[in-house]
Formats: sequence, C-alpha cells, structure tokens
Amino acid sequence: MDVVLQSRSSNSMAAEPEEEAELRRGPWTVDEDLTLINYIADHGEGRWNALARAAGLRRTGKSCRLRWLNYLRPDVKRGNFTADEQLLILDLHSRWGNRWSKIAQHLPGRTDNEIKNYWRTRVQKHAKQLNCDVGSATFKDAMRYLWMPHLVERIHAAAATAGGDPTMGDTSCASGVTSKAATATTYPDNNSPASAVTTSRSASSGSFTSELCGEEKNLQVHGSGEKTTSGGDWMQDADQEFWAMHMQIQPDDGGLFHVDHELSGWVQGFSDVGVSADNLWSLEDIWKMQ
DNA sequence: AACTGAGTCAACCGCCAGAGT
DNA sequence: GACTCTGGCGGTTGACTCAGT
Repeated sequence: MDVVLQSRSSNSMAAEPEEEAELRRGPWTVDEDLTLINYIADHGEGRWNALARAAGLRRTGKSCRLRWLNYLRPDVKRGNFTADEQLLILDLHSRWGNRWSKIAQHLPGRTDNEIKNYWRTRVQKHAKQLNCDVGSATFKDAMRYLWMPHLVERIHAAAATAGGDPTMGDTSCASGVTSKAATATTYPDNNSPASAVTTSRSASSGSFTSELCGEEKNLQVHGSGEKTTSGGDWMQDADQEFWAMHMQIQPDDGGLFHVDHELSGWVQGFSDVGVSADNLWSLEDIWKMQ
C-alpha cells in the first residue's frame, strides 16, 4: 500500500534527490496523520515544506498541506451535502464556474476538493442523465426550474418538521458517514482524527450567507433535519425520487423543459418576480419567491 | 462465491501567481 | 528584471467500495 517515491517528482517543491528518493506517496497512515496534527497543534500551519521536514514527515509540503486542509483540519465537515449546501453550490457555480476554492469559502467546513468531487461525480451525472452538457442552457434550465426548487422544498419541509432548531443544520456532519477511503486510516469514532488532539472541535453552525444577493440573506435553514440514512449514500430518498421522476422529462426542440407537475407553481413564481429563462438563475430569485 | 462495472473520493500532478532575493 | 521558492488552484488519476449479475 505504501509507496516510496522513486525520483519521480519534478516540480519545484522537490527536495534534494537523496531525500526525494525517500519521499512517501499515496495514502496517509494514522501515524503520519497524528504526527502532522500534533506538529500543527504545537507550531501552527504554514511553511509546509519546512513543516514537513521539521515534523519528520517524509512527505512533500504540498502533500502535508493537502492532507491537513482536506482531511485533518478540526473544522472540516464530512458526510453528505445538505440540501441547503447543494443549493448554494448550484448557485455559486452558476456565478463563478469551476472556482472551487472560492465556492468553498462560502460553505463552512467544506473543502474545494469535496465540492469539486461533488460537482464532477453527482451534478455532472445528472446532466448526463438528462442528455445534456453540464454547462448547457438546457441543464441550467433543469437546475433552475426543477432541481433548485426541489431543494428549496426539501429545505422548507425539513424546517417545518424540525421545528426550527438552528443547531440541526449539520446533521450530515454528526452522522458519521463512512468515508470509505478515509484512506487507509480508520478512526474508531468516525471523526476526524484531529479531534483526538484538538479538544474543541467546533461544530459549524450549518449557516452560511449569500452576500452576493442584493441584500444579504442568511441562508441558514432551520433544521434541514434530513437524516443521512443509508451509510453514506450521498443522495437522500427524496432526491432519488426526484431524479427518477425528472429523468423522464426531456427538453423540447428549443432545449426548454416543460414543467407540468407540482413544481409548476415555482415556474410561475419565477415569472412573477421577473426572472426569465434568459437570465441566470440565482438563489435570490428562489428566495424572492418565498 | 466470483466477477464486473459504476460510483466515490483522497491524493497527486502541472500550472500559475506572489513573495523574496 | 531574472531567478528561485512557496503556496494555491483546478484537473485528473487510481484505489477502493458496493450493487448487480
């Protein structure tokens, strides 16, 4: 499993050839994780190459940084994306495209890597199911008129049933979803190993704001109390049903979807607030309709 | 039970920008 | 200005899991 790098790296971060030959690649071990966590707890992060050497890790600085940011950070949130997170990703991606780090800045506890993976594996899958390109107007139409309203519905339904407990916004985080790879490292409590060292793993509030909208809207959804039921499957039952239903819908010749079911009210709502298919949809449009 | 294909995601790679010399 | 070093970013890969056969 553990691979020893054999003079492979060629980038500028490479160390001396003698040292390079000892650099490790591949999945991190528990020992390496703990070493990195402990070192950062004592000395802080940054200066990754120096950090890697000082900590005695036979890893590149880049590798240490990535491991820390994407996995070991105490505030990193794991598990399924909540409906409100999905909604925000769709919205922000429509504005910024593949600016994953920028998008991640607006989803506390989520990493750019995670969002990127979500987009590539899940969103693009839906585009494929709809026989259109993820960047096409057709798919944007589908997201705007079908998916995003669906997510908003779910958010409100969850809020209604959860009774508005704002602390419940992060059920996916606490659910201990199995991270299958967790990359050769298994932790008894299913938490980030950082919790073993840093005592205060602050549960993020599950609240985020979209300051892009004209007026800042707090998108905290009171208890998107969805339960991540089946051990790690990213798509909740409601989503499964939703996509099973809409995969049957095909755009007309003009690439437009005809919505003739319960979501048609949403579409009417869009026109009521002056949103046309020519405009880029946004969360603001969605929330205007509330 | 064995095999296979699809889905997932951690980790790596190449490129680039900014800071320092 | 040229060069080196470092960190950050987006794209890609490959190991792994799991459902279906």
